[in-house]
Amino acid sequence: MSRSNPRVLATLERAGGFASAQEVYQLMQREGESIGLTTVYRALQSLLSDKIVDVLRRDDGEAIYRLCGDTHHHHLVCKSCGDTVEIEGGAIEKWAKTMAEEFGFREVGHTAEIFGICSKC
Amino acid sequence: MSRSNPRVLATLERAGGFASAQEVYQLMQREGESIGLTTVYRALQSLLSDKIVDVLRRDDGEAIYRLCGDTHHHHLVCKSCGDTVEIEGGAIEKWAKTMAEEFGFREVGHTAEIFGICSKC
DNA sequence: GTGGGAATGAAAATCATTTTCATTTCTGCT
DNA sequence: AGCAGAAATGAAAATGATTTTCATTCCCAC
Repeated sequence: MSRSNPRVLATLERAGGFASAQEVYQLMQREGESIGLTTVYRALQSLLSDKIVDVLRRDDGEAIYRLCGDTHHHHLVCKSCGDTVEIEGGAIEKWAKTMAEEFGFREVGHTAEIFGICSKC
Repeated sequence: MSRSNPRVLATLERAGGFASAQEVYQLMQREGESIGLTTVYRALQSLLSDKIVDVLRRDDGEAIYRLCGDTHHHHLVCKSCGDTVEIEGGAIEKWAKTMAEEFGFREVGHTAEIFGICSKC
C-alpha cells in the first residue's frame, strides 16, 4: 500500500516544494520520466494522508501540494504570486479549543489560512 | 452591463450569505424561480467584480460566495453528522490582521474552520 | 414600430480530479 | 524455477464545477 511514489516526492522537491498535480506530471514528462497522471494523483493523495505534504488551493481552485514540516503551523499565502509564509498559530489553537469546549465538541481539529497580496506584488 | 442579477443576490442573502453557485441555483429552482445556471454564474462573477460579494474555496475546491460586510463568522462542524454551529471569530480577525501586517501583506482575508465530534454523536 | 445592444439559457466545451478496469509487476511460497 | 495472489500502474471513461458558444429574447432609445 506504499503508494507514496518516491519519484513524485522527489519531483515535488525539485519543483521548490510547491506544485499542482498537473505541474508535477508535466515536469516529470519533460524530464523524460515515464509515469501516468493517475499515478501522480494517487501518490500525492498518499503523501497527503501520510502527512508528508500539505494541500492548499490556488485562486482558480486548483490544488497545490507542498512539502511540510511536522510542526503544526498555518499559512499566509499571496493570492497573486502564491508565495507562502509559515506562521505561528498559538492564538488559533486556543480559540479552537475554547470554542469547541463551549459547544461540547471533542476530537477537535482546525484549519486556518490567511491570504492577501504580498509586498512584492 | 448590470449583470448583478438582484434575484441571485437575494437568494444568496436568503442562504445565509454563504453559498456556492450550484447551491444558489438549486435553491432558486426549489423555490420555483426560473433561472439558468449560466446566469447564476454570471451574476455571481458580476457581484464579485463589483465587490458586493467575496469568494472563498471549500476544501473540495468548490467556490463559495458570501456577502461582504456581512458579519463575518466561522463554523464549527461535526465530522460525523455534519451539524454546524456558527461562531464568533474576533480572535481570529485580530490574529490574521496582525500576522498579515507583520509580513507586509495587504487586502487580507482568511478562512478558518473547526471540526470535531459533537456531543450528540 | 424598429434596430441594436444587453441579457438569457441550453447545450457543448474545458479542465482538474476520480473512477474503472485490464494489464503488469512484485511477493512470498513451494 | 514456477506460480498464485496482492499491489501498482496507466489509459480511457466518468464526474463535477465552471466557462464558452451561440441562437433567441428582451428592452430601450430613436
